[in-house]
Amino acid sequence: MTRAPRTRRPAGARREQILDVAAAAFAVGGYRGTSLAEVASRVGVSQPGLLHHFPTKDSLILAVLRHRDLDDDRHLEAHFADATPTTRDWLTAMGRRNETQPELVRLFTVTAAEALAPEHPAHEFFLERNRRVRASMGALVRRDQERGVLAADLDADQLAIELMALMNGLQLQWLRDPSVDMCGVLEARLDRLVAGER
Amino acid sequence: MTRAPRTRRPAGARREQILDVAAAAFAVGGYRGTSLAEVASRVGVSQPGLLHHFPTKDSLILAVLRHRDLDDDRHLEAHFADATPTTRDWLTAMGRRNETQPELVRLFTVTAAEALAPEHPAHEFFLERNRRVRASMGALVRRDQERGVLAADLDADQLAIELMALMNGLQLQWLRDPSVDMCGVLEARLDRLVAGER
DNA sequence: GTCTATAAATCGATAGAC
DNA sequence: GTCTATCGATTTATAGAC
Repeated sequence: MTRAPRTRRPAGARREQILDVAAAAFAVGGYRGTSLAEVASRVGVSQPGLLHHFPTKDSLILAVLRHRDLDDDRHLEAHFADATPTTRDWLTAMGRRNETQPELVRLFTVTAAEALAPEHPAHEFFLERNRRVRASMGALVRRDQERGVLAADLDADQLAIELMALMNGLQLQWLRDPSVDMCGVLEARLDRLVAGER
Repeated sequence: MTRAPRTRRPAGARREQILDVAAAAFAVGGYRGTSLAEVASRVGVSQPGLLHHFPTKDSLILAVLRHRDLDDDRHLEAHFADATPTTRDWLTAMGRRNETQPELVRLFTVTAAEALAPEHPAHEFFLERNRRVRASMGALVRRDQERGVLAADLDADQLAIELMALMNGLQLQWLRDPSVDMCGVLEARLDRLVAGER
């Protein structure tokens, strides 16, 4: 029962590989439209072989979502290091990064809509994620207001919801039609918002 | 071969009933998460009995989407009769109407994301619908600009994309959390847009 | 850690009687 | 127009050998 503090292994390359392959598959078919056999085949293992690393399909998609979410958070926070970016800079950076990885955007767009169903394995995940993103976006707006970057008479919570909606809606249109200038529309809105024009 | 011009029948109450029940089911589970057996059971008919009215599952969901889409178009156009509403009035009316029928909003939100997959039966439907809505929204904006309701220096096509994105994104958040004031956020944005404030 | 074999359930669709 | 019966394919998950 006594255990020496083991060095935490990188959980094995297999596990990482499965998460990558599964992310690509779920991004297209969502949870319901993706079979374990399909993921296993692309990984190069049998379907029970896949279930050795993730005991159920539910655990697999949750691991994929959490992994990608953490990865993205880390990237954006590293991008700004210790700086305190404005709402505009934060969202601009997020948009530019998203434009380079349509697969990630698609994973979250497809799965988030699917997960509106209460019995969906990622239903609670998206509820919690939504609350978290909304809160941090509201905090960004309020900080801008205190610094005089954004007008003080704006409702910070309403604006946070509006900007999240804009991001998500632009992503959907961009995924459907890649000729949509996602970043252009986003930045045009942000510029006018900061300028207090319209 | 000669046919007297037959009076177009209402296609039977059964058909309408099936479309209603199927819309409710697809709104929750999308195409992939809804079985014909489930729809048939709620209609009160056997699964082959259901397939008598719609020969395939694909034909059923397409019929549901087209039916609801036409219905909604007709309602909105009737609401404004022969008037030429502004972009703001049009979107406000759309938002208010949507707020009264979450099931319809959910049907299109869930199915649209699912249909990003090229092999989805409604993939082309949403491609075409997206083009159509974007074009008519752009036309609304341009008309407002000609009438001096909206600033002439705005890019009409960009603004059309932004407003569509805002609508879709707000719907997603509102479906996930009904406490989100979808119409409040939308109308706040529209008011400031028309006022040319920010 | 990975496999084969298989259980157990569900799915869309068809055949054919009434 | 609706049914029963059924086909054939697919799905998640388990048992158990190696």
